[in-house]
Amino acid sequence: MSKSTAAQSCPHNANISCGDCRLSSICLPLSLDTEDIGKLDEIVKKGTQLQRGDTLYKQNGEFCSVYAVRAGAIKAYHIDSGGQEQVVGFYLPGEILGTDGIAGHRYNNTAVALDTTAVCEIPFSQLEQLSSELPFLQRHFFRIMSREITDDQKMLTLISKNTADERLASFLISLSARHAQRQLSGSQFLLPMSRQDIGNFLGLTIETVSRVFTRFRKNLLIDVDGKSVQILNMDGLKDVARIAR
Amino acid sequence: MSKSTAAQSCPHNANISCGDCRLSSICLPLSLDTEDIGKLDEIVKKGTQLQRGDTLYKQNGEFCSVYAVRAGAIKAYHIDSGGQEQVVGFYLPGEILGTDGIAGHRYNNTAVALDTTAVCEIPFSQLEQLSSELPFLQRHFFRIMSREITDDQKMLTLISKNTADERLASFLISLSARHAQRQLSGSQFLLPMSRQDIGNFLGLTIETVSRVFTRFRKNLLIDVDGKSVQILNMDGLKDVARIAR
DNA sequence: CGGCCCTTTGACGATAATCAACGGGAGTGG
DNA sequence: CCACTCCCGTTGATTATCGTCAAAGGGCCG
Repeated sequence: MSKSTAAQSCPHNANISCGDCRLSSICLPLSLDTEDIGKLDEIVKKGTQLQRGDTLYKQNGEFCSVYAVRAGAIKAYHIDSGGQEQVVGFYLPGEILGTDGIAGHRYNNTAVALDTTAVCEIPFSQLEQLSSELPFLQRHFFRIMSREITDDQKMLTLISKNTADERLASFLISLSARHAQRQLSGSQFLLPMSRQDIGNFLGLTIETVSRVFTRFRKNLLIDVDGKSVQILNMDGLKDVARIAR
Repeated sequence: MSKSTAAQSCPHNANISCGDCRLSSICLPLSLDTEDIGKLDEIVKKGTQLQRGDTLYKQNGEFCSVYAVRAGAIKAYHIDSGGQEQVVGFYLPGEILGTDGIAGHRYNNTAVALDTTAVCEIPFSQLEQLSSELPFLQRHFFRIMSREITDDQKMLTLISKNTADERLASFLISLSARHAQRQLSGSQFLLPMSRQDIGNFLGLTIETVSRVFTRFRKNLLIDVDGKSVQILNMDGLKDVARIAR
């Protein structure tokens, strides 16, 4: 894990925009008391920059902080007692990871950077204390965790009830929506993860992922070239995913 | 949903033991300030009794409370936009459900009783407020939600990486462990849910569930007769589930 | 007693896994 | 600069697990 010099200017040296690193990093509503904002910013530690492959935290490592992704992408995976690896999530800018560690005081997953990635560390003990003082923050954190629960449950449905085509279409639509939410193109983006990671996440083999990509390309739903994806027919893709247009 | 007369005596009329309905219902450590216990008990509403098939809350219904199961069993399921139903959890005495509703102010799942079931309602707004005053409670609730997250992630692994045999074996072991935790027999218990529910939960068809049960019976791992299960060879079952003995 | 629902069992088929081979790009070393 | 290797991704052939379709048994309730 390597520290970046750029991160030095964030969040307390306000000479660069640091949107995702501060309040918006945990998706808070914008209309807040400036004093409260100040309190929250105080506990958000200086950002950290990770290189591709760097580990943010390790499964069974002591749980200290949750993290907000500012830039790049993080993969979280769990290795069970049988040695099986399961990718449990990809985290993009604006998203929070690490909450799995609260229950057992140890991280339940390992988090690695898929790209050059910037994160902000939020020490949990301080977050807890501040949550007691700021009701909106407590509520907000409850929501973040609740959201993670419902997301995981959606994944459960996706994997247990849907075909390979439906899973991959849903995955692409989810990535597209998350890009669009950040004011980026929802129709053209890069996949930060490997086919292996996608397959693992979706409960498919790498070969199946590859075949489905090819099938989508032939059907003019998307254009794929390596990590680059362009969605050519979003309605068609939603039909495949069986999601209302 | 029917109110029980027995529940009237709980939790504030102390003439019956009501362990699971009070603090232990959310698995709190026992060594607490009596005043704090009092505060918490005040917000836990009178218990409710449900008959088999009664709905505790409905997907998309307004989120008001989380619930602690005192007796019986609850099934939670989600119906997605495509009409697909996914059982996302079974809740036994001592377990908390409803946290999925926090994020969107609406329940994300529907919860129905599988048996005659007693629950305690915990209004969330009051829980939030009290959590701000009682740090241990806030921490505890964070943990409950974190636990739900890691449990869901385990299910993800189970469904996406394991065979039908492994899934069902893991399921039986989990039920056994949860019974044992409540000082009940871990080797002999009743399944409160149908084969259909088990199959849906584990991402299998009812026929596959039935066949696997039969296979386990033939291999003398368990004895099944309808809803009644007896585990004859726990080590063997753990081997099948690929869980360390 | 009859009907209904849940469960079991059997036969068959389809989806995705497995096994295998190959192509291309990146990095390394001669 | 080129040859080599390694990793990642693609494609093909075959297999296996589980789903689908079908039928029948057993328990419960009216």
